Amino acid sequence: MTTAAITKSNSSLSSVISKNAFPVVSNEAGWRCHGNLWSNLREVCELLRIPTPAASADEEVLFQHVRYKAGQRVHTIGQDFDTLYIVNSGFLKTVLIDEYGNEQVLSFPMKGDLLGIDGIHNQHHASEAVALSDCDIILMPYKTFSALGRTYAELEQAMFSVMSRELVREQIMIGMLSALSAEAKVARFLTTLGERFSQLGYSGKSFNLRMTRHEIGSYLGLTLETVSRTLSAFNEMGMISVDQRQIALLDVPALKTLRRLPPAKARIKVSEKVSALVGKNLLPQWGKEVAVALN
Amino acid sequence: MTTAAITKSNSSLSSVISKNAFPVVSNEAGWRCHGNLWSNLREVCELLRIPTPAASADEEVLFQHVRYKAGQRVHTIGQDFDTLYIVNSGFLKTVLIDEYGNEQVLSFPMKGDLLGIDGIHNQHHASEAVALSDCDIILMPYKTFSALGRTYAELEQAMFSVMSRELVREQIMIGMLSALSAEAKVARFLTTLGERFSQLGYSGKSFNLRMTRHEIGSYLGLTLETVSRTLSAFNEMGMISVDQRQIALLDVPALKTLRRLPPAKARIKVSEKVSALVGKNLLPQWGKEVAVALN
DNA sequence: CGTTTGCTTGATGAGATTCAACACTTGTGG
DNA sequence: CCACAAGTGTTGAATCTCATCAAGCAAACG
Repeated sequence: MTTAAITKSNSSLSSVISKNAFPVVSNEAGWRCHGNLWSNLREVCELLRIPTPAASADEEVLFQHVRYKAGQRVHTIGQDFDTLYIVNSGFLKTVLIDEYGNEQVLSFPMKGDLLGIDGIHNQHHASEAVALSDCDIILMPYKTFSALGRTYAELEQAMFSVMSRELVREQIMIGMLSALSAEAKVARFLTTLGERFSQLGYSGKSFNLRMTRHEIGSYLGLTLETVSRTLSAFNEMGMISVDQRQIALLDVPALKTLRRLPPAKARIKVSEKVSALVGKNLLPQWGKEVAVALN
Repeated sequence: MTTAAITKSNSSLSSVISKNAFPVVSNEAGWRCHGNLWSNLREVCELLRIPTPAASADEEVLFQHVRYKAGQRVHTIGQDFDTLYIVNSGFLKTVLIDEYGNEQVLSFPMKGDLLGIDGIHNQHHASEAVALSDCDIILMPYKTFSALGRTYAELEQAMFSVMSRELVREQIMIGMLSALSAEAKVARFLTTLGERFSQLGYSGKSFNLRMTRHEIGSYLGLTLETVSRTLSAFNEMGMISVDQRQIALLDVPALKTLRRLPPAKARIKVSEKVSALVGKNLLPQWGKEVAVALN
């Protein structure tokens, strides 16, 4: 693996260089080389939250970073597949386009997520990845990926694990789409987004949505109006606070257990709730601490 | 790989034997040995529709078949993961169980499909696989799977491809769940089921549903009543014929392009339609050949 | 032969979409 | 600099789709 292909830095689909081939400068985030940032295998593994192969300390393979501006596409539907992408920073969406040109949002990848897996099958991308903010993305040529997997058994195992993780995520998504009410979908969306942010070291309670109401609606199988209305309702009930795209989660347990919103006339603010009244022995029809009926 | 583990045939989670270790009898479907059926790598690859590694002609690894009766579980949620399953014959469902014990159907695997991938991540199954008919299933211990992938590069590549295929399938499922009407969901369900049957050499126009209306509804995010009503409506319009679980697809193009059913009073039978009246230059609001307004 | 399970069909209503109007922000070009 | 357009978000009213509740029937089963 020390004789990997050498690519000029101005090539958009570059791949791998030997660390010895160019003068490189180490820093915390990777190596800067000819104006581009590069990462080694250890950094990539940490990003993907998989164990670093023990024997790879002397690995000389480097992976190029590429920057995308908001709105740019990382890959498009039908494009030939030859590289995987790992998000180093920024926020994206992946979409499917149906026969009428409508976008269907599939996921909102962020730091540490792997993009492009859908292209492995039949060598063409089935979906499109669009940057929602400026992004820094690491290129992992599929050939290099395969070669590394062959060299390091643990790495290959980890890649299967990452794909399996993604599959499970989509299964849960399917379950959520077909079983939950609109309110429950929005509530889950907010809490899982918060969890993802806090896993990355950011605040899980207060964050900025990087996507439009329309994109959220597409992701959840709702219209943008329903999303907007639901956020307003949560806000009015004191479960969250909304100001444009700035969100604060004020009652995460309520959001997590919410299944269905009570009729509007029965709603009261969370601040007025009497926790002692909330039974814990039965399956509540509504979220345990969402609301208390007026009686 | 010629010194694989030897397991007695009465072990339920058996794995791999050397062909030389036992007297085996070859036949068209595999090798019969001590009352059990075994398959070699070539047969497994053909079943999965992936290329057989060229160098594997002399491969001695055999994979045990296990039979499941209708209703039996191949694996359950939370169960330790150590083997993958390949459907050789029969019909199954995979389900998720939510926090209230409700089943959420995720897929209906049949011949040639791979089960258990969801367990690779964190070594526990996230879903449950239940036989809907008597099934014959090939066991592929994950350790053997990994070892084979290490030995045959093409095989490893093919396994990534199979997982990618599964991922794309789920993505399309997500798009369908969140974007289509109830009628369109049922129509798609029928046509894709027909396509799968015809790929297996059976009739794609006339087949038996192996699952209940309830299971179809769970899979599509609908209630069983809606599924029943929709099938009845399709039947009345002449697009399909339904007799209990026996289905015949009479107008596949109509089913494929259907987006939304016209109001009941405007429906006419397909047999009465005047094809010449159907414009082809605009996106039709309803399926191109579903119905013609009365005017 | 009663019981269970699956399927169909009708009546009704809740929940989500659709259509529409308006406010707010952002970017553009004169 | 402002006018204007385009994109985004909120909210209301009307509509419609689909779920729910309920009843009845057929097939399967012990």
